[in-house]
Amino acid sequence: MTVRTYAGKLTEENIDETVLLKGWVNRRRDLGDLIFIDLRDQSGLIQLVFNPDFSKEALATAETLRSEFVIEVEGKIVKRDEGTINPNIATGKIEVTVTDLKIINKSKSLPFLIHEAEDVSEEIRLKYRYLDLRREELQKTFKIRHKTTESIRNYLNKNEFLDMETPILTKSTPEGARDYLVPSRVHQGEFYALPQSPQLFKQLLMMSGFEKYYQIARCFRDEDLRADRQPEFTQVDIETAFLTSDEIMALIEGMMKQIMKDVLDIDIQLPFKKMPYDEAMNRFGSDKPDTRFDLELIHVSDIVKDTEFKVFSGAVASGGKVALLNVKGEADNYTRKDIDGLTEFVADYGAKGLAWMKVKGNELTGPIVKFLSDDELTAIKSEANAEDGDLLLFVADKSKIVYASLGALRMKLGKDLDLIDKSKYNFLWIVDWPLLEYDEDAKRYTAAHHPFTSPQEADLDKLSTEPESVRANAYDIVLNGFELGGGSIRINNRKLQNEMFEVLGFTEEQAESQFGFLLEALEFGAPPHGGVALGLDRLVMLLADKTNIRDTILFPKTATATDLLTQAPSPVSEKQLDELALELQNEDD
RNA sequence: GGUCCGGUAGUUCAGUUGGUUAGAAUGCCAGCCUGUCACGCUGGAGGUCGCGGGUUCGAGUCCCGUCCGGAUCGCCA
Repeated sequence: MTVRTYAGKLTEENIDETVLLKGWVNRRRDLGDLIFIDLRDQSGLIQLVFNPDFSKEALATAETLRSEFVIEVEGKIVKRDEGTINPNIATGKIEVTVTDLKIINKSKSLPFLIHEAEDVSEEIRLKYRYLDLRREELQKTFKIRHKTTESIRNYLNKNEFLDMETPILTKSTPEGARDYLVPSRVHQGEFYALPQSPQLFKQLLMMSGFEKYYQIARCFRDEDLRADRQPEFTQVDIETAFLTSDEIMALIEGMMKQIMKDVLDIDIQLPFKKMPYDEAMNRFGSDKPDTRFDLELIHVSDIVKDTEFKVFSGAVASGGKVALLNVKGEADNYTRKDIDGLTEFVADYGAKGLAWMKVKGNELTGPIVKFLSDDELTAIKSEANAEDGDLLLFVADKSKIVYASLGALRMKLGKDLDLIDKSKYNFLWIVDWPLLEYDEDAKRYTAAHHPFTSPQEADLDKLSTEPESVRANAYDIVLNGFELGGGSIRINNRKLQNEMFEVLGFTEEQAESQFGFLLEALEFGAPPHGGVALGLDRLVMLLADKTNIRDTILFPKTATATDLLTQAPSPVSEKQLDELALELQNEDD
């Protein structure tokens, strides 16, 4: 009895061997009394040859084969004649002359062809995800995903981390993202929540004396989706006791270096650049800047704060700012209509307009030039380093809007003008984050990161007086404009944690009922601790060169959080609802 | 919750100003074919134009609503 071999592993060294292969019919080419089949298994493809000289029975059966039939063949590996070599497949120099063919299972006509699925709508592909996953491209992606987690586990295991599991049925907390809730049958009217992250549990593990924890953890957030956001996703969750933020960042850098080597065979340079949050916002208008290209923001608030042009001076006077992008050499390539398009684009980010100037020779031109003095124009030109042929695009608004709109416009122009060097992997730490931000709707401060993030020592005295200027011991890791993850040194004493809740507007009772278990744990010898969480799906997306997180998740959900394959979510029976003491509202309630 | 794009054979798409029987490619089915590798050739079947309503003599096409998919803003500690 011959043992099974794999298509993709066969080479010219196997010539004359008798082999047993199992797999799927990738394609059939029927020439009458000569049939070629490309057999596909997990390892790759190989061409099978059927003709009456090898076996009349096998040839007859081969005539009945169709796409995606599951077959088993026995035959001999032979060298292909010169001229019949197929350079497009790895095994193109050899083929299998089949003496025995068994059909293990048949297949109906497919909703789409596996090898043409790339062009098929995602809606159809997700409904038949198991067929889509047969594609080489997706097989490749999930092998990359495997290699990534393998590399991460190897690295962390080697560094004496323990792989630990935390609960999936947890306690709901109103801070942060919306929870997925799970009704309790035993405690009717009460709910578990699926974890948004294992945050509190990993902190408790530090208080349990496990100094190095990691978990490749599933997390759940009931928020609206995006191309890079799914309601359930996987994060590489890490927590350590006694390490400083610099030590944690160094640890993660080592891990990223290892991943890049193991998965892509790329050597990256350590350490990564560290950039303060304020610098990232001022230069790139983003807290996750893509530093593969320049086109940085240029600030002209000081120059125009007293100008006649009220759009500019007014923005500065009301606490906002004026900034611009100098789009080098593109003045003639952008018509009035093109700029109108860009204006519409920035409107999505709240910008009320997009002022522009073009440099013609030595002069600034455009409809707003007449409102600005010669000195102002000269100063702008010099500040922007504007030269003949440059296009200047201005936004004047509240700081938040200037950053958001110019940051987004920068990325759009970077893509449109092909400024991005795709071969680069620019890793970057964003540090010195604000601890808090003011929520206009809720009329209170909220944690910029999460409420367990520690303030920087130097800013501690400002926590109650100027909360907004307090910096956090937090760091985000950014790769090519994508936030891969972030972390912080946590608060490890109850007094400071209490203060934090106070600043966030929690009453003592609220803090106690929601986080009492943590506050108490902080009183029993909680070590200094901190960690990081990295988005695995997003990391794989970048490693596999995908633009969409769904491509890196086996069974992803649509933009409305449904699963087209299983049709989840779905209604449940009256009996199930009764057991949970739940009643559905009528639609008109 | 908002904005934008899309939905026509199994699939990918075309479909003129609203006008006869809605087309192409590919797939599928049948026949022929011994060196194909996107095999080729001949023939055939295949449509709730997402769904509902409206305008009209007449709607794939125009209008309203709705469902589904995608992008994005808000949201995502």
